[in-house]
Amino acid sequence: MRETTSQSPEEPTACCGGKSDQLAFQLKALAHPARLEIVRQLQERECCCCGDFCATLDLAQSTVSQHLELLRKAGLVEYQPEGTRSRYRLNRQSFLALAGAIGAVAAK
Amino acid sequence: MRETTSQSPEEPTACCGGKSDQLAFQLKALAHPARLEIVRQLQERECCCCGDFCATLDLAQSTVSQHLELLRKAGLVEYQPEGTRSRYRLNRQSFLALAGAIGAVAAK
DNA sequence: TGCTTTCATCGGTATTTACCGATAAAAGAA
DNA sequence: TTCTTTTATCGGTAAATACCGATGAAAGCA
Repeated sequence: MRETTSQSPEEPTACCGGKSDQLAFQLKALAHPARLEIVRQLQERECCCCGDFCATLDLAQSTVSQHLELLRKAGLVEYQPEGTRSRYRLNRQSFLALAGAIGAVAAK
Repeated sequence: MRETTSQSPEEPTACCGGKSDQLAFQLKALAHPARLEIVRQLQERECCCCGDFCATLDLAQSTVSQHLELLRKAGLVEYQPEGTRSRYRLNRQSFLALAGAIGAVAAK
């Protein structure tokens, strides 16, 4: 267990353009109230471990861990094992890029 | 059939904050390759009807119509029945707002 | 008045997702 | 070493989503 931080969907779903799928994957990773809450918490605390989210979220620890894994796979959070716990923090660049992609749609 | 354009999730899923759910709902609406493709097409063509997307997407007409309904419910596209067809166009403001919300996460 | 086009909605199936409890793995403390 | 803490992973179930074909409703045309 405990592999290092990965990015991108590991199985590209083979549908439309890979770029489109990557974007869809990131959006999907963000498109859940619990995961949004995790992100919000990371905005304020900079660095949290799984237990911190469990204290907040009213979900089983295994469920929280799975939400974190998704965010991690999407490249939206970074992950660093530290002793017996795992530290998570935002990948702000990913959020910037994502915001850029969405904002570009609005551009005339 | 053919009600007028609506916004927001009609059943708020009763989970976390309503604002969070609204955001999650919009993100989810966008988080699908076919719906991203629809949006992309609307970027270039300004105004398309259902059949235009069907020609592009290699999905059944009923499926495309359902994707459009989702985008509409999320407030990401606007909809205007016109004779026997339905005209869809981007709601650019929604995209701006969405980009803002995501970009705000990155803000230190 | 039919006939055609365009689209939305319905009913159903298959896949995916969300969630849980139980368990395993690693690290640290006693 | 054994016990505890912390987290990831597994196996399973329930709910949501994606998709299709068939059907229905409007509007326009012949």
